[in-house]
Amino acid sequence: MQQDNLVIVESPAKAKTIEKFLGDKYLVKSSYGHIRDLVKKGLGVDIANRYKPEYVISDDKHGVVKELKQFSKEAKFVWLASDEDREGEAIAWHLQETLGLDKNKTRRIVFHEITKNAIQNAIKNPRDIDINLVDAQQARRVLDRLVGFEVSPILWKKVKPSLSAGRVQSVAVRLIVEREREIIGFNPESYYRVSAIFNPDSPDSKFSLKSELNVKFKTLKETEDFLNHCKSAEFSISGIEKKPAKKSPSPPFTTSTLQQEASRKFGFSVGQTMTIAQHLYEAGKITYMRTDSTNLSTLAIEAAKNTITSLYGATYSKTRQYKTKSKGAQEAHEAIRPTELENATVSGTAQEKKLYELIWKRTIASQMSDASLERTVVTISISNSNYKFQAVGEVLLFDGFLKVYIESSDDETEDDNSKDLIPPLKENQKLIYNGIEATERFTQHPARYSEASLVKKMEELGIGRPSTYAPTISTIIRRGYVTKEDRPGEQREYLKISLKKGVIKKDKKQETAGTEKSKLFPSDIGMLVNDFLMENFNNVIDYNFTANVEEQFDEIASGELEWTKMIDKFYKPFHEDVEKSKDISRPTASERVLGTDPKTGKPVSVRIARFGPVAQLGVADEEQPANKPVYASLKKGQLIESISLEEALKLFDLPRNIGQYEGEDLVVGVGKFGPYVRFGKTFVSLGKNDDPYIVTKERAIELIEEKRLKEKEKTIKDFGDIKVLNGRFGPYIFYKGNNYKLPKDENKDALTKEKCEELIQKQGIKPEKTGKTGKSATAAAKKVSPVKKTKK
DNA sequence: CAGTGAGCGAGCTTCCGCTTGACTT
Repeated sequence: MQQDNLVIVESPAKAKTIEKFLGDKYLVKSSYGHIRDLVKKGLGVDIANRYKPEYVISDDKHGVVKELKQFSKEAKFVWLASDEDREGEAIAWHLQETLGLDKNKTRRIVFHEITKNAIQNAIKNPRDIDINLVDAQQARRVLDRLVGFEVSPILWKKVKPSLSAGRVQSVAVRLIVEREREIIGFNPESYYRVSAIFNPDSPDSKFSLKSELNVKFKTLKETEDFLNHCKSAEFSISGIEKKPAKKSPSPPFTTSTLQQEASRKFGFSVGQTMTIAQHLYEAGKITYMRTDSTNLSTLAIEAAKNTITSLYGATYSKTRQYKTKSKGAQEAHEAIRPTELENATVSGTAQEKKLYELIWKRTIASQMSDASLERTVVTISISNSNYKFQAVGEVLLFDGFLKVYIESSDDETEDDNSKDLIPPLKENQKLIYNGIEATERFTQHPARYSEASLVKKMEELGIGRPSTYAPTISTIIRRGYVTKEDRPGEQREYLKISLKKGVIKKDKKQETAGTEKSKLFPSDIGMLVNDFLMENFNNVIDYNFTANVEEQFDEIASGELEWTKMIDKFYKPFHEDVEKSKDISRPTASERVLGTDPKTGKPVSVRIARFGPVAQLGVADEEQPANKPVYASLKKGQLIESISLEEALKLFDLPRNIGQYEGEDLVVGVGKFGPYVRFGKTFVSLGKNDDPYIVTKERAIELIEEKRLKEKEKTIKDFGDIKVLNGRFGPYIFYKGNNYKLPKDENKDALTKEKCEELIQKQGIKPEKTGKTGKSATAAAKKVSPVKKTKK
């Protein structure tokens, strides 16, 4: 190594940029995040020995550690330049310990922005490792391990193997469960909204004014009474109020707000957003994407100002610095912004372009002037009623930041469509109605969480970090606590009563309500585990738990509190809860008796059984073993807590034999992958619009023929054992349950059996699998040994 | 992958936060 100085940062992309700023006396390397952690197996914390953590080098970090050890030996100085937060300080400390760095040649430096100035300044102001801050991290780490590894095994025993609980994930599940219960308990109430269109009562002026009544009626009678009054009423303008208003831009993106906007505007999942952002970051196009800071570097603010001035003129520029307000923010980075603000677009995939442009707009807008508008409220009095109509208009006087960026909102209510231009009007002016219309509306249950709105809520509660929002959601889905789904809405009727030219008309209309797209739904297991944790680990699952321990971590960081004392105070009562919960009986999946089947008179109940949620018709009777109860699995989306007797009874109608085709029975059922028709040994999925309860024999045969045709098209060549198939990623060779690659330049139509065999040989023959494809074969293999449920 | 519905019972699972690739049928 020719360089005297080794600088270690956390990310390789960051290393690359910094190396440019520092010149050839510095070698900049990356640690790729934490290099050491608690042992993976077992608690890894010695309770009896003052909670001493047992650290080991992480599996995937041996190479990195080896390399860094070598370089640090050769260097005169080692600069530990990880982030300036709890985790960053711990990374620096673990590096020092693991690499065996000599304190005399080790320097700890920090910078908040990656600019030449900031880095050179940092080099001029080195310090020692702040052991208090490191201890705060150790406390955080140990606490999470104790919670996770002491509670999860209880769930394995009492509920189901491989489940998990933790300070963050369990609260995320709780949010979703509680929201679902609010929704189950919600009874929509109808009300009537009245809107009217007015015209001037004089032939020389022409306009129409849309307005809305200032009250909503609860009953149909009130509504009709009011419309009857309107028949003979006189309408006049009793007030015109003009008010200036302004709108300010939102701060630049943090991880959480980027995830929310990309979800609202493009429908990206939070994981997708992070992957795309990662690519942009690695290409040097944006700053770091895992951040909770809304801070912009002075350089960036200056660049924004220049860009805005040259694009839109100086009146559009307004320099702003934003305060980060989210709980527990650590502010180790800048906000997410383009590295070059003059680039409004970049090259890359369509998704990268979209996300980049969103980031550019948001950053630029955050440095632009307020928009100013004038809001006009016109009040229309009714001669024979105290109610009033109101028309609200908005005129944009100066667009400011709105020229570039308009933030989307989560609750797209249908109500705010009435912000049109207000025509010129005079006070006391008489109006005549063109039409008055009352529409029946319904109160809405609280919205289900989407991935992004869950992240927003978690951030508000200070739970999780920018680097964990997306992984946490994957975890609670993987555990089966939660599913992300679309759900179709239901048809509902509503009334429309209109008054036109003195005549009142009543219409019945239909609408679809409650359609959900990519929302998070709790499962029965999720609800059961949540209730168990609420009952036994109330402290840990409390919404304020994280905020409370964060306060104590801060005290540790400032040296006021010793970390082992803090952990001890938490652990003693917590561990008592753990011991106590072992004694209680396993939670009995809240069996619900729904009622009796009118056909057989037998009771119908639902509960969680060995293979999941199940409906049961009849009860086991030892005297009459022939009278066994009938079971049917609940459908996807049905919850034990909310399923109705009617819905449960329907489950017993399947599987249904609907006739014969080519000598084989046609049986319709609902399986793991939705409704299907079984024909001999083949299963064919029903279409989106096919109802398994009413699907006909003719339709089933049609589907079978369709599938046969598809199978035919899928096969390019068939050499018996060896097949050339068309897959998602292009053609490939299929042989004994395994897939083999086909070279890109290979002409698939000219392939011979011999050529295929040669290609398979070249790639090495894989062990034979019994399943259809590689993936399903492994899944099936895992299922072979069903795990026993231990009873306490 | 399209069923099952107790029991025998080894040895496994798990946390949160920092970071990136290798690979996909």
